[in-house]
Amino acid sequence: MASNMQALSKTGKPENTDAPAMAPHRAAAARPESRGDSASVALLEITAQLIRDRGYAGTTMRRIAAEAGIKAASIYHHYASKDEIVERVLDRGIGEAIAHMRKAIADLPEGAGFPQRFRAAIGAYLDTASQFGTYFVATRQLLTHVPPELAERHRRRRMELDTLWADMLEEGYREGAVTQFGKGGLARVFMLGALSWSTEWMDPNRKPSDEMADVVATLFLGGIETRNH
Amino acid sequence: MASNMQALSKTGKPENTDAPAMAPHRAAAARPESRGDSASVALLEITAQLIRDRGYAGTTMRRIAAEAGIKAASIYHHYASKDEIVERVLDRGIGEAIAHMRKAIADLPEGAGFPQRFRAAIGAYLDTASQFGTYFVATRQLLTHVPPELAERHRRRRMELDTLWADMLEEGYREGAVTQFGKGGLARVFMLGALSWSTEWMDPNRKPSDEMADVVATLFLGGIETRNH
DNA sequence: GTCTATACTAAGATAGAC
DNA sequence: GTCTATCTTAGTATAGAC
Repeated sequence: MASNMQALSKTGKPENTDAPAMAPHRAAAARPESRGDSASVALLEITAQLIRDRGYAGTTMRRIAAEAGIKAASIYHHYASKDEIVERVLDRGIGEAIAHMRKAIADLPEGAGFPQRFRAAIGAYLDTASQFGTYFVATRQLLTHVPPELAERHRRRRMELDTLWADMLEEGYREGAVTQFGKGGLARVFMLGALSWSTEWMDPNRKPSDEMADVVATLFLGGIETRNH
Repeated sequence: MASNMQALSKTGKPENTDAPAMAPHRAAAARPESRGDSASVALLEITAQLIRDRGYAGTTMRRIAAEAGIKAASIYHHYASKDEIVERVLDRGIGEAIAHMRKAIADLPEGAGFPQRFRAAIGAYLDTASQFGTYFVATRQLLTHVPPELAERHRRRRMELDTLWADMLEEGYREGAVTQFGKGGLARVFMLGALSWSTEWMDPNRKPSDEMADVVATLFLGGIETRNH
C-alpha cells in the first residue's frame, strides 16, 4: 500500500496556507446549499468523532443524528449522503495537516538549518494530530474502508503531504545533514507512521508540549543509542 | 452493529467471564464444539482479511459466509456469534506477536548485547506483521470499534507485548547501551507505533528481508543524522 | 431546518429440514 | 455441516407536513 513519492512540485516554498493547492474535489455537491453554517460543521465534528470510535461502517446516519440531537432525515438538509459527509471529514483532516506543515516551514527564519526545519515539521504534525485528532484518525482508518472513488481522491491529497516530507528529507541529504539511508524511503515511511500513530496515545484534551516535539525530533535524528563506543 | 451492549443470551449461552491473564484462550466457548477443524480456521482467515479491508462493522456474517462459499447461517455451526469470531482473530494476532518475540529473544546466543537483542525483536515484529498481517491489522483497528468487554480483554494481552519491549529497553538502559530518553516511555511508544504501521506499506506477499530489519534497527538506534558535526 | 412516516435493503441470529 | 426460511432490528434515503 506504499504511497511513495510521486512528484508534485518540488517547490519547497508554500504557496497558500489555508486553501488546498489544487482544488481536488469537484465530485460531490450537496443538493441543499447549506454546508457552511455552524450546524453543518457540527455534523462534521460529530462524524469525525464517530469514525474514530466506531469506524466507517459503524458510523451511521442515525447515530450522527442522535449525537446532534436531531433525526436522521434532517441530516439530508445539510448533506446529500453519508459519503459526502465522510468525504468532507477526510478532506478537512488531510487539508489541515498540509496547511499546518506548509505554514510551519514558511514561518521559519531565513536560512534555518535542517534540524530546525525537521523539528518544525514534527511540531506541526503533532499539533495537527492534537487539534484535529478526530479528523486525522479518520483519514488513517478510512483508506481501505471507504468506497473506492472516495478513497482515490483522498489518496492524492495524502501524497501531497508525503511529498512535503520527502522534499524536506531530500534537501537535508543534499545539505549533508542526513545520512544516505535517512534521506527518504523506509526512514520516511517509518517516521510518518510513528507520527500518525501519535493520535493513539496523545491526550486529545491537551496540546502537545514543545518538549514532546523535541523528544521526537531527537529520537529520529539521533536515535536511542548512546554515543560512547 | 446490533450486538454491542448486552442481551446475547436469550438461549442461555455462556456469557464470557474474565479472560485468564496468560492462558491462551479459554474465553469464549462456541456452542458447537468444532473450532479446531480447517473449516473453522478458514473462517478466521477470511474474517481477518475482511476486517482489514472493511473494518469491524463492515465485516458482516453474510460477507464472511460469501467469501467462504457458504451461507451465513452455517457459520453458527462453527462459532456462536460474530463477536466470538472477532475475538479469536484478535487473540491470534496478538498471540502470534508475543510468541514470536519471546522466541526471538530466547533463541539469541548467551550474552547477546543490546543491539543484537533489539535487532532480533524488530525482526520478529516485522515477521509477525508479514506472516499474520491481516490478524495484526485487525488488532490495531479494532481497539475502539469493538464491544467494550472484548476490547478490554484484548488490551490486557497488548500490554503483555508492550511489557516485553519495555523490559528490553530498560535492560538496555541499565547496561548503558541506551540513552535516558530512549529507555522507554515516548521512545517505546513511537517505535511500536512505527512498527505496527509497517503493515500499511509492507508487501503482504513477500517476507520482510533481513535488510529491512537492519535498516529499521539502525534507524531507531542511530537516527538519521550524520555524525560529522 | 426539523419533523413523521415510509420504502427498501441488509444486519445478527434462530429453527428445523436434509 | 450446510441449507432455506424467517424473525427482529437497524441501515440509507425520500416525500411531504409544519
